[in-house]
Amino acid sequence: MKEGPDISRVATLIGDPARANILTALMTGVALTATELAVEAGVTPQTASGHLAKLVDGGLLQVRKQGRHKYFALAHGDVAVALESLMGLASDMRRTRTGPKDLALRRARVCYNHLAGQMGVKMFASLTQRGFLRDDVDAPVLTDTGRAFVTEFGVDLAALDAMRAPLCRSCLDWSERRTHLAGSLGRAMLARMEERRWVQRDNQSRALIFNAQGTTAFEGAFPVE
Amino acid sequence: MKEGPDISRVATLIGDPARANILTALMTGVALTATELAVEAGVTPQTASGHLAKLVDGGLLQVRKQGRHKYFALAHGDVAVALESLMGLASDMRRTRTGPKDLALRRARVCYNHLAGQMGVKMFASLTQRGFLRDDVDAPVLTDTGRAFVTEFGVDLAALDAMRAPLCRSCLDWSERRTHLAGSLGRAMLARMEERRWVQRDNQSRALIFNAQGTTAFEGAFPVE
DNA sequence: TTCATACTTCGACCGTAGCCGAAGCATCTA
DNA sequence: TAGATGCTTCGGCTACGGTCGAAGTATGAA
Repeated sequence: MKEGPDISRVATLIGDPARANILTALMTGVALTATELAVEAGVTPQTASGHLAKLVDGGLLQVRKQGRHKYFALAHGDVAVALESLMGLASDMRRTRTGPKDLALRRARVCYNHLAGQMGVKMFASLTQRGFLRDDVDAPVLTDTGRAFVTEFGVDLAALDAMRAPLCRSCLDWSERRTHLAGSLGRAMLARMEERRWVQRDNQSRALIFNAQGTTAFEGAFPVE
Repeated sequence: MKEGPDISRVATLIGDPARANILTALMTGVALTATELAVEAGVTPQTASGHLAKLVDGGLLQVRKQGRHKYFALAHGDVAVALESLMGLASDMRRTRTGPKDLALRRARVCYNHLAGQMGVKMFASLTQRGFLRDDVDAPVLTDTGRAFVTEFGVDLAALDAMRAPLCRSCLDWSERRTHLAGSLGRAMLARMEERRWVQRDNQSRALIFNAQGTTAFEGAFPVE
C-alpha cells in the first residue's frame, strides 16, 4: 500500500456534491466568480468560499483576482480530462435515467470551451479520415492540408501558434467513449462556429444547440465516410 | 446544475483511503480475495466487506465467488484508465515527495496487467515509430508488419483475436503523461517478457524490476529514434 | 467620508460515514 | 458430525467535515 500518488485526496476533493457542481460548472471553460459558483453549487457564499479554497489548494482550480471579484477556472486541461473520465464511469452506473436534457448533452455540449458529444466526435473523425489530423503518439497533429483547411474555415493559426498552450489535444468523451478534439484548436473551431451563428450555448447547461442552417453547414463541412 | 452524470458519487467512492488502497491494489490486474484486500487496505475484514460491497454496487469492481472465497477485480479497463488520470492530477499536487520506491514505479510498473511507466511509453513509441502500430481515432491499430513483429516476439495473435476484448487500447501514464499500450495485446506483451525472464514483479508493490539481460534485450527489441 | 458589495474567518451545530467487537451464515476439511 | 476458515450483519462509538449565522476585512461607488 501507499504507492504512487495519493488518489484519495483528489477524489475526496471531487467527491463532495457542492464541489462537484462547481467543477462541472467550470467545465464550460469560462471563469466564474465566487458568488456565481456559490449559486451554481447551491450553497451560501461562506460555504463556497471554503470549498473554493480547498480546490485551489488541491491544484484543481486556478484563481485570478480582479478588483473585488475573484475569478475561478479549472487549473488546466488535464483536470477537465480527468473529470470526463469520471463521468464515463458514473454514466455506467445503474439508475441513470436519461432525460431529454441529457439527450441534448449527448448530442452536443461544451467541454472546457471545445465541442464535445456526438458532433464533437463526428468532427474529429471527419478531420482524421480526410488526412487533416493525424493521431500521433502524444496528441493529434495537424497536417499541412489540415492547416490549410482550418485556415479556410476561418481560424487564425498564427495566433494560436503564438500561444504556449498545445494546439491539439484529444479528450475522451463520456457519452460517446470516443475521442474528440481539445486544445486551443478545438476551442478556436467552436468559437468560429459560434461566430458563424451555427450554434448557440444554453444558458442553463453545457448543452450546445445547433440551428437548422448550422446543422446543414456542419454536415457539409465535416462529412464522415 | 445537476447535468450529465453524477461525478460526486463515483468520486466519493474512490475518495475513502481504504477504498482507494483497494482499487490501487487491483490496478495490477490480478483478482484478490476479500481478506487479502482487507490487509492491503489496512482495515479489519468486516470493514473491508462493507467497502467492497459499495465498490461492487457502484460498478467499479466485479466479483467472482469461488468456494468460500470471493475474488474481486476491477470491473473493466475504463476504471483503470480513470484511476490513472486521477493519479495524474494527484502527482501534480504539492508536497509530493518522491521516494526511491516511487522512482522504481516511474521507471516500470504494472498497470492492469500491462507495462506502464517510462519503459511502457518507450515501447509504445518504438512500435509506433517503426510503423507496427498506428494510432487511429478510437484506439491504436496493429499494422500487418506489426502483426508479424509481435508474432515473432512470441505472442499468439490468433488466441487474442478469438477473445472478445479489444486487442489494442491506449492508456495515459500518470508519471509520464504520455500514452502506453493497454488492451489484450499489452497484457500479452508483458506476459511474454515475464516468460523470457526479462522482468520480475515486486511482491510488495506494482513495480516491475528488469534484470540486466532483460534491460539489454528490451533496448534491442524496442529501439527509439 | 460613507455606504454597498464581494469575499473571508470564526464558532457552533449536526449528520454521515468509517471503524471495530461480537455474533451469525456459509463453505470446506477431518 | 464437529471444527475450522472466509465473509457478512448488527450495534454502538467516534470523529471528521459540511453547513450556516454573525461578524470582520477588502475594494469600489457616491
